[in-house]
Amino acid sequence: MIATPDRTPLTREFFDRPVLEVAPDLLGRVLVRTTPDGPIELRLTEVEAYDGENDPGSHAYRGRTARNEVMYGPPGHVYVYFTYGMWHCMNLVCGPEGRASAVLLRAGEVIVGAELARKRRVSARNDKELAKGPARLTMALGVDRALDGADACAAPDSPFATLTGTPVAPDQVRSGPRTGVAGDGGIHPWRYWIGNDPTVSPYRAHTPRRRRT
DNA sequence: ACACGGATTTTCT
DNA sequence: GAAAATCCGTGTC
Repeated sequence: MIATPDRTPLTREFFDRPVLEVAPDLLGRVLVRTTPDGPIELRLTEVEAYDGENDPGSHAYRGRTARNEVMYGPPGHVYVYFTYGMWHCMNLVCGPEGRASAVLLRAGEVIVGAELARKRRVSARNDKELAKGPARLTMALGVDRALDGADACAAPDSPFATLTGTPVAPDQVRSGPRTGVAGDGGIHPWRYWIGNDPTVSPYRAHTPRRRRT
């Protein structure tokens, strides 16, 4: 059973902390995506931290570019990028300011608006797969680059908001190497998920792809 | 349940 | 020109 989420939006101060502190604290929180057809709400079950210019896995590793601009901006905003020629992934920017750190939203449980999410996730075999993976998550929520830079500390009826929700108990938080990250080498255990949750995506190591002929 | 390869185009080197 | 914070269908165990 899902407890009724606390409807209070997360504050700028919540995100204005080191990303390794914010990331596990996001588990169990609720996202609200308001669309013309109605709201979709997602309870976060899996996230990953990316920590600025000193993190080889981060988009900010080689400094500021047009794409990662939002990562350098104020905390509490949404960073959306396009990848593999087909997919979008979304992050929440964290403090401290100028650090270019963010949390990738990897998976969650749809608790409101599953019928809307199913229309965008035709290949999902069941509702547990609606947002089981970072690109599936953005598909389920109808998020693309139009939301890049959007405020995540807004009211629940804005296009996108993060709600306080019910934070998961600390003893349910698991952590391990990030998924599919080149050069990470499994050194940073910066992937966080809720133990035994059926909506968490499977771990995959980074696999370099064969050169096109 | 798990492994493999193709898809597709933006972004940066 | 090469790689990319992935997904999906297909094949095997």
